[in-house]
Amino acid sequence: MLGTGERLVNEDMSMPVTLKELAARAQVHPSTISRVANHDPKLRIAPPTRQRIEALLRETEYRPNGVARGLKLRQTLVLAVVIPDVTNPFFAALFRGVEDAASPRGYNVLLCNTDGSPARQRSHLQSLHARRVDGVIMASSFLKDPTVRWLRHQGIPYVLVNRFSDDGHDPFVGSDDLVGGRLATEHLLELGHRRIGHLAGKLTVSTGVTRRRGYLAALAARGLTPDPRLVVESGYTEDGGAHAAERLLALADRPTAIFAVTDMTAVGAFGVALRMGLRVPEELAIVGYNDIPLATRMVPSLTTVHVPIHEFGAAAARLLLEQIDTGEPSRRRVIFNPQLIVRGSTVTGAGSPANPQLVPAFATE
Amino acid sequence: MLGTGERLVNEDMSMPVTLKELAARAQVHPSTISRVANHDPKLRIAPPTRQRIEALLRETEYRPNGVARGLKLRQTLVLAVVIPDVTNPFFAALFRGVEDAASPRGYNVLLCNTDGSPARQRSHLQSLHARRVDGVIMASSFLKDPTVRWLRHQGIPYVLVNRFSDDGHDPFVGSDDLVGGRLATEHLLELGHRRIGHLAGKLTVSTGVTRRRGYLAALAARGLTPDPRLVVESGYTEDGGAHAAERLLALADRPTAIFAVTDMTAVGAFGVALRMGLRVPEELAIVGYNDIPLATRMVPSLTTVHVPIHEFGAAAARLLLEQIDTGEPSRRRVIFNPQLIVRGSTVTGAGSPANPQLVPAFATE
DNA sequence: CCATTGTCAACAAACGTTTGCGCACGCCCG
DNA sequence: CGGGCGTGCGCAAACGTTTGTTGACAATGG
Repeated sequence: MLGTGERLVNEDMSMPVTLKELAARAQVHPSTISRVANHDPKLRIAPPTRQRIEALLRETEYRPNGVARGLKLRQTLVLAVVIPDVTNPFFAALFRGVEDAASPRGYNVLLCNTDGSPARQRSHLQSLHARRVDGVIMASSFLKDPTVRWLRHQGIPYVLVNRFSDDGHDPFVGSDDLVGGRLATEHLLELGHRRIGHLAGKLTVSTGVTRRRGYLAALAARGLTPDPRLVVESGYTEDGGAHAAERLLALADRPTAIFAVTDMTAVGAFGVALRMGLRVPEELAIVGYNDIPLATRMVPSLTTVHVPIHEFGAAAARLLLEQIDTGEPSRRRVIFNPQLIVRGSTVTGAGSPANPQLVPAFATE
Repeated sequence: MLGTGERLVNEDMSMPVTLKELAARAQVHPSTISRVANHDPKLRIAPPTRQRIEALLRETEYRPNGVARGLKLRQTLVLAVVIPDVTNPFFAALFRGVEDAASPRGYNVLLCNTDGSPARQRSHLQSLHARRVDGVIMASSFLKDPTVRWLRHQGIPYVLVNRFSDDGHDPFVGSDDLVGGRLATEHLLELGHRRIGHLAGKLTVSTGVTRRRGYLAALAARGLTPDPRLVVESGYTEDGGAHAAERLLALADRPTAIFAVTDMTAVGAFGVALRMGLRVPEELAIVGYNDIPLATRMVPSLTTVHVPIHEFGAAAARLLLEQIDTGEPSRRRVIFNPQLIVRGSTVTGAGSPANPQLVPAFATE
């Protein structure tokens, strides 16, 4: 036992080290400590006092109270990410992208799950605004979305990601869903499928309508007239996909292939095919969207439209920080080119190519 | 076009409605508005003034500035969840549990990913402390963890979840890993397996050592002496599980069964078995731990030890809020009884039973 | 030797709340 | 009619920072 009177890290258990306390101990005014701690460039100070203060700062491990700082400086160094459900691997990866980009800049990130409920979304945003978060990244917006307009009106910096809204003039990061939907459908057409079902997203959400348009466009390009019964709304959950797939497969002349608006809904369809004893891809081919990690683990693995999920989050964070830095709302849009990844759910014996590297296809303004 | 001079929501675009501004408009002192807004019980006020103020509050949709409020009241209504990686479905579900329990109480929740790095963990906690979060839920703690001791010393309310630390006297929510490890191993023993490999967690983490102890205890109970070469450390990632499984299966007399410390590592082993052409469960049986959603989607589905993940988060949040409310650090521990779920990765043709409902096995103090 | 300049650090206001205290006014009752 | 009491609300301090301005003192130059 070396030294019975071992010192604790902080001499006394008093936790909140404030400028005033330090000032008393250093025999200087609080403002002086503040300037030293903040490395105020236009501060001239006598070397001895500076060293005395710096020593004290190190000794006490002083960190300014972020709340007080936030009040004075009008910035909290907190961002918020609003998503339907972090339990969905797509949104989990998206969040990581945001944190990985924002954390090095000193930001912490709040996570808000809405479960797709406009009410929860609104209530979260109210709360975030009251907390004076520096910005919001929203991946749960609707095509017509009062809360987006509210954000705009309140002057809160924000970026929409994956789903756009209204006129699409908000700062946005996402993929070209029209192209993506077309790619997926064309792939099935080229494989010879003629009755292709679509597990469609909601008409209230941009991804839903745009991927559906891509699907229809691909059919039209082949001169095929779409069968309305082959398009059934599934939402974005596994269960939703399962129910919709059941309806599709109960049809008299059922589709030989399905394009699902999302990997998770595709997974739902997978389960149904399994339960019905339909072999994938021989009796039913399936294409998803997003290329979540789960896609490669299905057996057979899931053909899907790849988008750089992590990069969605990171790019959105960068766009947001840019707005915060400049103080100017942006209208920049970063659109990635989706890329078809052919796997076993459409083609027997298909391997997955090396992980594709995507770069922004184009960015306006 | 009805009414060209349509009013906007707020009469002018000035966003930050402050007490002072309202006070000027209502011809009263800011403090009076504050008391009305907060429904101060011991406030006596003339009905007319009250109504005037309440009308104004509604009209302007006044919400007190949370930062200023936090400074004065010394509570931010912000919690933080610290985890290795939200991309792991286990932690995503855990987070949902926390948010679902904390959100109704007016809290927002910060999410911090450490990737298992002590440095990142420490830096996150420093930041959280500077922000004066009201409490921390930590699911990334090590057996010997300076940051846990630091939390204790700083007097920051906290709860450990899934992994305990040190003496295990911190407020904690988790499962009985010793029992869980034993259940998994006994199941394999009962199936007749005698060479059972273990994809082990790290010795620096409580789940790692405890589940390993459970594994060894089950072997010992059968009078089997464990083969050291059958225990290989895998960490907690899919890749880690894959690498460890490769080593295990490269052994001269390789194991016929594997108990993996975690579902994700089990998934890694799954992949290896697939690549090696080993049939599961006939040539290799696999048991995981945690029962993440992915477990039911593997083919064959994964036998695993079920723990109520969402409830982990919710219980931890409740424990944390309790400490915050009382102002007293707690020593309560909530331990759930793990439950073996037999599926196709150990027994051919095994169905999954109805979702088990778990209640806390016991709670100390 | 006095005025000017320069160096160092203190002063004070402000950010937007909350809350204990006290003041003025009108009413009642003696 | 006057003292006391209750009602209704304002005053001001405090939470912990940041930052523009001012002031004291020493040094320097003419």
